[in-house]
Amino acid sequence: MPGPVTLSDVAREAEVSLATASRAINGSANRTVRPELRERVLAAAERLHYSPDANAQAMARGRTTTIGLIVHDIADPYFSSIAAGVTAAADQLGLVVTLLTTQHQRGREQQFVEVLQSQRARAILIAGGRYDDADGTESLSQALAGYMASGGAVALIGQPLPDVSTVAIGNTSGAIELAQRMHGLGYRRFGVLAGPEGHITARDRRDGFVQTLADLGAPVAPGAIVECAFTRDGGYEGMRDLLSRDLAVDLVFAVNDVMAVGAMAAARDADREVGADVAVAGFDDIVTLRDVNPGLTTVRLPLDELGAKAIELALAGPAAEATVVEVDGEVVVRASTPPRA
Amino acid sequence: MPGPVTLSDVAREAEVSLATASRAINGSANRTVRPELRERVLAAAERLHYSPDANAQAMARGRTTTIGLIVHDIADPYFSSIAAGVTAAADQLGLVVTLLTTQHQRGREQQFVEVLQSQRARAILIAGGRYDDADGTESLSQALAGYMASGGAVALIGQPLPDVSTVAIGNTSGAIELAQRMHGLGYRRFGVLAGPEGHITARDRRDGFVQTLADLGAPVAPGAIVECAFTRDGGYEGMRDLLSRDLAVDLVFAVNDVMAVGAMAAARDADREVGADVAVAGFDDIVTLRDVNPGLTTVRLPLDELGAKAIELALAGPAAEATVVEVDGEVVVRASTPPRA
DNA sequence: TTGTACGCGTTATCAA
DNA sequence: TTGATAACGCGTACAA
Repeated sequence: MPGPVTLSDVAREAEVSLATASRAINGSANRTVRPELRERVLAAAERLHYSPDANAQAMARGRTTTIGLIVHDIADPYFSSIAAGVTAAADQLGLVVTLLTTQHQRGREQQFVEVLQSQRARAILIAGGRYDDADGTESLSQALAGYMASGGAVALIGQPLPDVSTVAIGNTSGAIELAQRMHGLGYRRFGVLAGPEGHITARDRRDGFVQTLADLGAPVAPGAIVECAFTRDGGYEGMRDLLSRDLAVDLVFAVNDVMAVGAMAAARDADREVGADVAVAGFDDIVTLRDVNPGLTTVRLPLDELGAKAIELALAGPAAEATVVEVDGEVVVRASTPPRA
Repeated sequence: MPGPVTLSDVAREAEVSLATASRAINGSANRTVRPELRERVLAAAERLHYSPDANAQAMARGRTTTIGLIVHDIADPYFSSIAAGVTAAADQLGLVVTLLTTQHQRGREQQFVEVLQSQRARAILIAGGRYDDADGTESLSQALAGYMASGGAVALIGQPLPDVSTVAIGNTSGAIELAQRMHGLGYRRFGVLAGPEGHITARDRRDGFVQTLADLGAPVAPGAIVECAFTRDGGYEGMRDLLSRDLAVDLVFAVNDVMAVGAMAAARDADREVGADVAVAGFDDIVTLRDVNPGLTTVRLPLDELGAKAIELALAGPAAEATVVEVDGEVVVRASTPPRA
């Protein structure tokens, strides 16, 4: 091992003091280093292949250049789209993203907050629906409070939490608009693949949809609301279950796109043609799924923008406390929900 | 600001020395701390909400707990699947992943290697096809060499590089097998959406496919190989272009699934039914795309396993030098390529 | 403008 | 088993 070359080595090589070397290389507040010396230092650093130790810098400066991102599953296109926005925005700010995935295990968010606090991350971003779980929510809240008390910034993406800045997603409003549009297309007998019990995002979407239809005089039959996992397989099984109930539904709303695609597969496997025999709508407008056939009607969310917004919100400064910005979706009608004769 | 609480604070609170506090909390090599004191320290830490400073630990210990992952675009399901595997494996090892995305800008990999070297990351994982660009490859190689010389571990996922451990993907073998299977199904007039010029992965897949067909006596017409971007839109435009040439191709091979889906969309827009009028095959078997209709014939790659394999390879120790493991795909035939009468 | 010296929070070495 | 104390690599008052 050639051993790591330190700033002292560079200083010695350039025949200047450690302080001068430091100033020349990072251009500190006092940007006063004679060009000549500056050149000499930079040349020496280059010659020695000097690589500043970010950990030492962090310690000396008292702050890191890291921002933490916590998601459930990075393979889920919903989260990976958000992550893309986050990394892009972070990159532009000269920040680096550490990615933590809970893999849907409860309690991991809290644990990861502690990890990131140890890392002294500048900010923590948490994306992804939480469950209606008083204990879990409380301990997460406390962990975040501790982190914020120690000077950390936080922004949530999706579900809000008291006293924490949030880029909130208009789940309810999107579901309402979707219900109105589908009703307007002539559908009357609705089914809902509602996601798991207690999942807040799923519940908001389902409730907005169901309530609106009730108001419009086309209430969803109780038996036509089926709980299922928030995943492709959940959608598949939920749809199979729903179809087996023989309720003659003409449109099925899956509370996210991935579930909707699973539902479409289940419909095909049951020899029902999506669009003609049964319409299907989703939520999110996942880019990768825009080419499914028939095209999936859904509520478009600007997922890639959420990341940038969240970073902005978090880094807005401790002055701005607990801002909540709501981002609303937009209904996109495609071939999976043709106008009903 | 309540100010950060340090280990010294904990030591004082517990009325022990700094050293003892350190040992009690992290259980150092000399695991010798009287249980009684140990308890006292842990209690004090809890009481004060002590959070160890990972940067300080890194500096003192001389190593971090970070592993770096460089990809082109985390929103691309190919990369997000790999990333999921990496984070899962890292998590199990108590490591944390910092994610860097090049956004397809050349030269960024090299820059990110330097960033991660500054971070003193334990290991660097680079996924994603490189271009046949001597300069870029050389500077990346050098950056990696420097990092490795300073004690860092590296593993590539996909394209190999001299003197670097790699989880290589069997692009050629997969393409060969695919060509054989498609020929076996009765197809004879092939088209290829070949990806961009100079893209090594794309080239390997194309060459394996084209060469095999030539050997089988069903050579691909030169005009039926169209270059295009390695993306959904690339596949769409390439397919549109190809169909406009009126070559009566009966099967189109897109060098990845995302492109294949774009190609399917283009076929539909041109009123060609995928499967009946023109068959389509892809590569990767992206999970999110398994439900496209008709089902896409492709070469399945165990993307989520690659991450774990790469970490394992990288951390295998400096002893094992530049190991290359090849992971092969498996042809999965679906409805997009029905047997040809 | 440059250099000296101290502090950042931990770990590890060496005595006690 | 425990406690001083010297690193770790860097930034930055403060002094020159």
